[in-house]
Amino acid sequence: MLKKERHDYILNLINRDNRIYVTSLSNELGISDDTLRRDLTELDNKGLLTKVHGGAIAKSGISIQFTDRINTAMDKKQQMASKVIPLFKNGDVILLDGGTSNLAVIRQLPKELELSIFTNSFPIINELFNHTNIELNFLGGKVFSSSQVTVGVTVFQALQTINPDWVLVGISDVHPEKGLTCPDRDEALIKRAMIERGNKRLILADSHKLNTARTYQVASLEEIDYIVTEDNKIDYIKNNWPKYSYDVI
Amino acid sequence: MLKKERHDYILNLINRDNRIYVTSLSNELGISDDTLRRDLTELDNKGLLTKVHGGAIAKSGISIQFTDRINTAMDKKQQMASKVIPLFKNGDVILLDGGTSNLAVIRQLPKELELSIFTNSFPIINELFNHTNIELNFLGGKVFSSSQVTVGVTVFQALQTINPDWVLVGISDVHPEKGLTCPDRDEALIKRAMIERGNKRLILADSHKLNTARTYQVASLEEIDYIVTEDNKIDYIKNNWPKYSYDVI
DNA sequence: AGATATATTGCGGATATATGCAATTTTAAA
DNA sequence: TTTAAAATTGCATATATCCGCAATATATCT
Repeated sequence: MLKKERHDYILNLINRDNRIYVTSLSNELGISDDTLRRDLTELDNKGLLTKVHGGAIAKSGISIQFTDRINTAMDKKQQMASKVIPLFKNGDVILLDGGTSNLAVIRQLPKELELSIFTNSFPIINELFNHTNIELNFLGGKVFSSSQVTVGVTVFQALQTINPDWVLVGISDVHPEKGLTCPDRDEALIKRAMIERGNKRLILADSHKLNTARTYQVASLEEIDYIVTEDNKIDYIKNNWPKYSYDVI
Repeated sequence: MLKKERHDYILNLINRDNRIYVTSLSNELGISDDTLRRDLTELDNKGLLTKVHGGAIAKSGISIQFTDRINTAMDKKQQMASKVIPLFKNGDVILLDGGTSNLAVIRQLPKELELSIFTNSFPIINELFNHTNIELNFLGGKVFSSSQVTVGVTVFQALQTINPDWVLVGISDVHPEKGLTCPDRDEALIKRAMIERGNKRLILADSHKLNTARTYQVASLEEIDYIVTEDNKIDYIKNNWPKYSYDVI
């Protein structure tokens, strides 16, 4: 049985029963407890279940659609996210906006990492409620329901009071000349304000939209320190946009 | 049964009945009293319930995410909520704090009612994401994970800028002399600040805790315009606390 | 193909956690 | 104040987890 098959099997069980026990399941599958525990640790880190003493239980709140898990886009986002995690050290202050890429990063944060996180995204807060080592701060403002974030002047003002070590901004449209753009004005303004506050600025780029541009500019490429992409697109960026000083990781 | 499952089960019961008894529940679960007591101690330390002699009771201000079951306690909260709804008119600005009572009000808001809502409660925002006629504003600040609200100076500042027509505050402990009290200092300060901002002040009182008091005072009864209770307690309040100027509805 | 990295797995021992029992202390209600 | 129920404490035991290591399997490269 392949590891991947096992993972699917485990997730199916979790989906059906809301829990699994290490000892009984390892027997059923004919593998050692250790292997199963390692599986559970992995799936926990991906945010697909919650590992507890004796087994694992379904994650509270969100019911995971089986199809979403196989979703390769999310797998790629998780790859991206895993490149970012090692950058963070205990005590770092991190500012994040909304978007699934940032959510993927949050889901992979080790439980023991001590961070201070500022965000205007409700899903991100939701994901962090039971990380005890993280000090959470929410940037209040007008609620933009469709994106599940806050926007507007209040967020702007709140941003002026913080100086994060890291800013993570998810951007779908990246273009060599036009830089980072997005289709909504309010969103662009907030993203820009965030980037201006950060010590190190990190862009999570959906690679399938490299070389595209939208109406509102968030920032130029010069203002960015790191651009994170999926593996296969790194060379592409390096070869074609060699004139800027950012690192591609 | 996993420990975590037990904890979830306990929290569900607390959410439904507002109390549990050690002896009967340990029997029901087939575990020793000791184990259950240890569970309760843990959950108390996490701030999810209040351990008392003989069992545990629900903590004020907590909105627990186990919304799956309809139950008697919630039925009563819904009764309370339905008394509040008729007060609101199109265009009203409403300020709400966290807690299951307020959540019950929010759930009953007619979709066509046009309101502007300010809150520091994540569950309330979550409930309102797809009410198109409501303008939503979130009061940012330090996230208090166990209650799923924001607290602290930032919330305080944000409150200073608004003048709501209505303030709805959930309070579990109401006492004729000591007024409205709650067990957490930050929470008390925020509730107080909210009450000070409102034009009309409305208290949703969990009636089973009438005549009790906690450490931190939120407000005196004179400062309140309406107290909402469950049916059977109205007469009690009217007869026993006749010297104040609030309406009991 | 063959050689070399990388990943996965199971095992043993050290450590940590969960649980029930018994003895003692505390609590609250008559 | 008295008394029975409830809570706490220390302890023993069973179970679960973690860690390093070696064996095996799988992937990658020349």
